[in-house]
Amino acid sequence: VRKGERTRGRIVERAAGVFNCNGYAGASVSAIMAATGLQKGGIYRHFGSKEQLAGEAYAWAAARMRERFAAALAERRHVGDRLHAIVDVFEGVVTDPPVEGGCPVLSAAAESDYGVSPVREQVRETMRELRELVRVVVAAGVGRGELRPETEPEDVATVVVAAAEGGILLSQLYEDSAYVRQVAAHLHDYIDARLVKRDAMGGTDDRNGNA
Amino acid sequence: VRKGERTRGRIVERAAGVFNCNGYAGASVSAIMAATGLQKGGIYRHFGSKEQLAGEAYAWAAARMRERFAAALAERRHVGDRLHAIVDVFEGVVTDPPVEGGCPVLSAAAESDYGVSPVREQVRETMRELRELVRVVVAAGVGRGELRPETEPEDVATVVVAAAEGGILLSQLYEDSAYVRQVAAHLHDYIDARLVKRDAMGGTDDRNGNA
Amino acid sequence: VRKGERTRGRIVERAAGVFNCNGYAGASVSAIMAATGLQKGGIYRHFGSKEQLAGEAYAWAAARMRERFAAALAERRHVGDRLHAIVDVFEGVVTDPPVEGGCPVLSAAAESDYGVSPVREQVRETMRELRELVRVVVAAGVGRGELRPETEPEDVATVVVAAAEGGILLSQLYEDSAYVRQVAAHLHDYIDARLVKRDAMGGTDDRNGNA
Amino acid sequence: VRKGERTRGRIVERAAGVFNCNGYAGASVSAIMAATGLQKGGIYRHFGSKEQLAGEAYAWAAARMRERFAAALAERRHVGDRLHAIVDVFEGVVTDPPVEGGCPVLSAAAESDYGVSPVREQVRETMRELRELVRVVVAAGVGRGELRPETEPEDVATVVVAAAEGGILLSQLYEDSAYVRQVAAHLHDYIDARLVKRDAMGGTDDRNGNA
DNA sequence: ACCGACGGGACCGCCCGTTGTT
DNA sequence: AACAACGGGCGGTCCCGTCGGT
Repeated sequence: VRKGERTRGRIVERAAGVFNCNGYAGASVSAIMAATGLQKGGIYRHFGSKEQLAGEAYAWAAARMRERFAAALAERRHVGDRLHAIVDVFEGVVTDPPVEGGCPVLSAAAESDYGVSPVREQVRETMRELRELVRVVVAAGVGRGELRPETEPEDVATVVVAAAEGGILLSQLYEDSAYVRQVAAHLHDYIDARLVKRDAMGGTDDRNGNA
Repeated sequence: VRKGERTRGRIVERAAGVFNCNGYAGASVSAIMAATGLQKGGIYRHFGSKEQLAGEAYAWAAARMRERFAAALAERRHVGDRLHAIVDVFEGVVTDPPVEGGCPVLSAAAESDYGVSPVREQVRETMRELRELVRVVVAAGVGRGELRPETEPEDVATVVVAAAEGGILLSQLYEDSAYVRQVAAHLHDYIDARLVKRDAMGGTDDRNGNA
Repeated sequence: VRKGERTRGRIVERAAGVFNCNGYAGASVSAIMAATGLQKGGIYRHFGSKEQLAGEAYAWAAARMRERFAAALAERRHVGDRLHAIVDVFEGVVTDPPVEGGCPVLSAAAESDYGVSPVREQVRETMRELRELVRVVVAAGVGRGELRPETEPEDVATVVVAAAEGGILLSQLYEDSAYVRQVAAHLHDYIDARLVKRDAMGGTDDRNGNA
Repeated sequence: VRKGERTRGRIVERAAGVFNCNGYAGASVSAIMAATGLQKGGIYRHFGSKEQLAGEAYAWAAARMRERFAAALAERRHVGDRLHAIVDVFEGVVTDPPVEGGCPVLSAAAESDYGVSPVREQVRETMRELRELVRVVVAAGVGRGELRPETEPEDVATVVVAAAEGGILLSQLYEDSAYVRQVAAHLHDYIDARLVKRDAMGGTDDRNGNA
């Protein structure tokens, strides 16, 4: 069963873009047929319903987001670098979207706000992960003395995620990355203000660690 | 021409809630029929299409938002008070939504992100007004010396609106107002940090001006 | 009740054009509202149903046709002149329609062919009158010795009416009066061939009786 | 791809009757559902719209007409025989309709007269073919000396087609084939009058060529 | 005498999902 | 494993007709 698995993966991938671009209610199976080049039968062989496909498509999109954060944190050790890297990932979502249609978490979360959404629980979990990601980094930073002791990890997590998603929302609405960049600049300052300056003289601005 | 106008107004009002709760694509005319207690004929006599109704419903919801900001700014003179009041309005949207389903700007903006939305231009205009509201207040504050001269009105406007909407998004997603409160607290600090302290000793924390 | 009667007449008149241009099924009450400048209530005050209005509108149109034939026959005494005049009326329907949309008999008859039409019986009656008109003239002509004795009034009536309506059909289909003119020319010959030549030398081509 | 084609053909065939009997505006998709035994989904899978189906249905009906003329002309060589055969086909349309509801050209042409019809261009083309059929036969007859040299093919074509369709109109209106028969008789005479009598004595009345 | 509001229903088109057919 | 045919049903739109108001 190898060809089937590849087809299934392709469906999930393409459907993720369709759902992300049109919303669950606005995405028709016909549109997914067109995006995949398959017919109804070819899709419903792999998924029992539109709802199930939406769930897997969202999961795929969320995984793409996770990969970006994982890659960004992979070689960063200092808390400041790691936090700045996280903000950079959010900023990058606008100019180089992991899924067609922009940030899948934002799209799905907004549609989940009103009424019931088949992926609501998944979105909550993803958003929880996002906040947890920041919270853990901040908590570790406080523990290691890299961040000021009064810094509240929960607060920082909420502020970073909320502001970043808000910035993405503005940029996607106007198709102009300037907004998310303004927000990112603010968040970078916000982070720096909470860093414990170890060496006031030998400090570096190179947050990307490039020599 | 009185009864008709009242019915029409009721349709707009109820439809605003339905659209805000389900999105444009997810809101069926049947649902609006149920919400208004009217039949198809009674609705389509006043509106030529679902799209037109959606436009008027969004405009109504946006007006509710504008009213809140207008009321909040009505009796505030100091720039600091005014900015804090704006943040308070955003926070209040979660606990006491102006329209059923939460912040209409957020809902409509998110649905406008992906694909085309019949209210996209309207949402862009509303969001522009929101940013402009903050920007003008900040610019006036800088001009009157109440805010630090290096403060950039454009940046502040973007940060405040983005963070606030992001906080609302989180709170609506989890049905927990704690998130927007955390964000609001951050924004209050953010604002205070840019205020020029006139009287370091006689300062007061009472942002509402209540004695 | 004078103003009401005038309004009623105007509705009938305008509706006749709408029905004639769109057929009974294709003519909506909305279209008649637009054509008359009245609202639903203003129309249904005078007519109980669309069907009744259609009936009166067709009757009005048929009366316009009758008027044309009456006027054409008014001052013609010779059978030949009268028959040629009848053909001329048919020909004139194309270039100067008595009702907007062309010959009402043709339109209504064609729609009456298939299925049931609310004006079917009326159309049959009108068509009967048309044939009767020709038949009576021909019969009189035979009786007075102006037409050859072997001429069958029934046959002539059918041929004249059928050919004329067929010609109108072609002309209306192509929006080109040439077709009905070709048919009319044939019918003129057809008539002349049945005339008893009284005075082979003193004959005149002036079928219109103009000096 | 066999079952689908057969179903599609059945839809076209049945729909042709429904359209011919009720007109385009009067034929509902529900009626076609009933006539075919299919549901909406089964019909709209093969045709994108009612208009497209109407186009194909009319084309099918027009093809049935063409077949009749082709069959009638197949074994006729003499111009007189061919012209008489054409008239016979028109006459036969009434007693044995090629499509339920009578002559499809007449029905469609009449509905095309008023307003716009989705099949207007097709009807014009069919009517053009009908006239062309007669015109070509007549022109050949003149060329071969079987018809009088002064015979105008264009005029004959118009007269034959117009009179025939007019006769069919009358017969369909009254559900009485007598009218088209009277017209046909006239057309036979009309044709004979233009034939060049080769052998005044050995002439035959057998227009069907049957010995 | 006429307008305007509204009801209920039918329209066409498209939806999602299932089932036979390769 | 994928396609193509088809079933029901809901989508938005527009229909005709009634009735209260003025």
